[in-house]
Amino acid sequence: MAKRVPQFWLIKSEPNDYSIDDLARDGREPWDGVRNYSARNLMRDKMAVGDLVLFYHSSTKPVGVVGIARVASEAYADPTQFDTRSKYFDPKSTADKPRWQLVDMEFVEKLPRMVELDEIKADPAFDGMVLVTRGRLSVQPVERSHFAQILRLGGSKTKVRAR
DNA sequence: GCCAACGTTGGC
DNA sequence: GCCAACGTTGGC
Repeated sequence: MAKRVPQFWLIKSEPNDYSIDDLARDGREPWDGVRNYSARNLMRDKMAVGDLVLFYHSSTKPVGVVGIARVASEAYADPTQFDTRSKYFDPKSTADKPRWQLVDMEFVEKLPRMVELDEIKADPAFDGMVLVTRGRLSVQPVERSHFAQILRLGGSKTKVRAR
């Protein structure tokens, strides 16, 4: 089998809901509640264990990248879609044909310094980044160079694997 | 398969 | 709280 090139991602979370500190405490967390087909497809088809992920805080002040996570599992059915008491319950989803998939995320690092959206927008190094152009996706791909630049600005100690 | 209506996201 | 952008739904 051909060796896969590592890929890079960004996930959003409202810190009131689930923050980087929550992930630091939990260590590992099923990334449930994603109810957007393109986001699901990325998790199901494109992510692989070991891929690095930027952790972004949305709907807060200020917004921006606050940490690094790592994909820690293959995709599997999101259990919240079957839970009638969950706000993520989906009546159209069945055990045979689950509609929503997720992966587990594992804590890697909280950035020494948050990288704010303002900075990202202002820096030409980030031209073309999905976060800037089609910002609403809650799971999105990140180019290697953009990922590396975030790590630099955030003072990260995380090492990006060589190709 | 089009597209209008509607719902959600998320920055400001 | 506003509203623009965008995704989803459903009638035709």
